[in-house]
Amino acid sequence: MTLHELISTRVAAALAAVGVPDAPAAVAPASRPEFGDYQANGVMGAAKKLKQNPRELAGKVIDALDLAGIASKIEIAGPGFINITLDDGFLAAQVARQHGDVRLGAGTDVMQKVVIDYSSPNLAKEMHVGHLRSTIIGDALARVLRFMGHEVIAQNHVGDWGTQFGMLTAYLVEREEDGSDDMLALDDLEGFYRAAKLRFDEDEAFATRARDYVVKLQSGDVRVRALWERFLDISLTHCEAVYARLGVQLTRDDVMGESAYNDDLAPVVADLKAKGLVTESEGAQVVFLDEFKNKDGEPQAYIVQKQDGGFLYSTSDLAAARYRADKLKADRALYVVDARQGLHFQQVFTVARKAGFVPADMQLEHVAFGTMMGEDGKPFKTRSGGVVKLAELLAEAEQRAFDLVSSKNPDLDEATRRQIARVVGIGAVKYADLSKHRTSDYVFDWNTMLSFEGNTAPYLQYAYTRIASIFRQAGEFDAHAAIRITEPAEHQLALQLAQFPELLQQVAADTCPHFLCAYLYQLATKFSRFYEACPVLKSEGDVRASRLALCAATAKTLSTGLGLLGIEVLEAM
RNA sequence: GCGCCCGUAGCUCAACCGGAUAGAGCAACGGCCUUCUAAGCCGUAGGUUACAGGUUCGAUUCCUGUCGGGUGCGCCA
Repeated sequence: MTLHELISTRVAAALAAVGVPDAPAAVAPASRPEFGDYQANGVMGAAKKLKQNPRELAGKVIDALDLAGIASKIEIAGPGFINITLDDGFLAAQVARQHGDVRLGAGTDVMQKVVIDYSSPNLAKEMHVGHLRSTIIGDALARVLRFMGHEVIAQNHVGDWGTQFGMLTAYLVEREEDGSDDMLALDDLEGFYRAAKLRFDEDEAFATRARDYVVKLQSGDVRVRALWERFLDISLTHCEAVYARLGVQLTRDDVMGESAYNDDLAPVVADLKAKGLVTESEGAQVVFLDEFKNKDGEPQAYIVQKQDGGFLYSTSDLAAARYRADKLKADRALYVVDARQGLHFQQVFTVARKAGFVPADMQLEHVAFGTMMGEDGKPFKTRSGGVVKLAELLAEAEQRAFDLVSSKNPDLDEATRRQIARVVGIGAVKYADLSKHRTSDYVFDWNTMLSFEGNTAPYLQYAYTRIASIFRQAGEFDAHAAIRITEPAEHQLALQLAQFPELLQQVAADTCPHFLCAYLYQLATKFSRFYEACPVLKSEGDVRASRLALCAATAKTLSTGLGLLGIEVLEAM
């Protein structure tokens, strides 16, 4: 049970004891240090219901409130707040117990099977900044849920199907016939795509061949299919290089592209028809949804099959939803996809439920995120207006970090500085993204991100290296020695550590990694204050042992927390 | 036209089913390195939470309207 749950339970019991059993306890971390550690705000609402004086009711609640051995101080404040200060001994024990647990006390009681659809790049092109958010938000959520004990099934729903692959395979053949080194050309997927598109637009014969290749690909022509597979292999290799550099855990086993659902598309439409959900309209097969209105105020059309018989992503998304329910047996399915597809997913979810493709108790959630903007407030582009390749973005991050490391620590050898730069640079990019609320558009700014000061990944990494440095000089010590809290800075640090489980619960429930970032930033800040106020190595005996144990718990929580964001820590920087 | 999201300090962002004096970082100014890494710590200054109403003990949060921005809405994904 988390601290928050524990206190909520006790306050709720006290409220019940004074005659308001259904009143929410409304327990929250205290908004200010002078209000203690937690505050219960439920009394005011309850008093209203009972038409009683809130401060009087608060008094009764406090009399009934059993926090023996948990709180050292309980006070009424303001119009009826109950401020709770936790007992130092209790807090110390809580930190110790958590530190001894492999899940740091955050293991879940209710294990779920969670499908997470994320990254999902279009394999026709090279990965660009547009794929960054889905990839790292999804990766962070996957790590958090796994850490808590859930079973996570990653699904990389890559774009590996459609007309563009006819064009690309046709161009691949042409290059080979020219005797060009296609592997060389494919080294620059983006350039290859542009060149193919140019041929397609300019040469009618080529365009015809490309369309022919689409047909052949879809009818299972062996030669075109082999070309297509080769193309996908190369493209996936590019993705894997980016994943490796980013430290994202996706592998080929997680790839479940659009093409994987090909054989399911016709049956999906047939099933929809059988259930009477489909209407033919202007030659297309359409599901009309009363839940959504179109521009004329009529039920919105959701096309599942084009008039030429072709299927759309609306169809494959339905097939995927069914697969995740039937085959994967998911309890919860997360779609880490751009917020602009919000309406689309509402439609997918609605149709999937109406058709019985997913059971009523399976959670379907669109984990929407906003757009990455440039400093001009417009979608992030290169100076010339092109897309920014992810590989280039990461290279720049590492280079900028290298320059900074070199200026801060010129004595380190280059290999070490490169290594630090890699961890710091990549961490900074990821943290800058993950620390923002995912639903909002955010401005990508090198200067803010790589100032490496304040609320950035390097600040957190730096806090960790300071602890690591202490350990190097401490000699032998017991990381699990008894913690004895005496200083305010120790109390604040221990409290923060003890809140790790409830924080992770929030991240998992709301699929918001930025909660974890904010938490870790707070943790690092509280550690830094402790570091300034409480000498560790200079102290002696039990105090020294206790502070070393606090350091150990902090280091563990910082590295674990950053690890859940997909960010590494360093022993020195 | 309708739907969804947003508008918070000069800039970038927070604010946990409505809670106390709206918090951080950057930038600005002022302190702290014979003491565990100063990528740090402490302090000062900075706000009519776009605007106008409403709901209530209490509103950045909920409701209505206005203005401003973004995005989406039948055969791309």
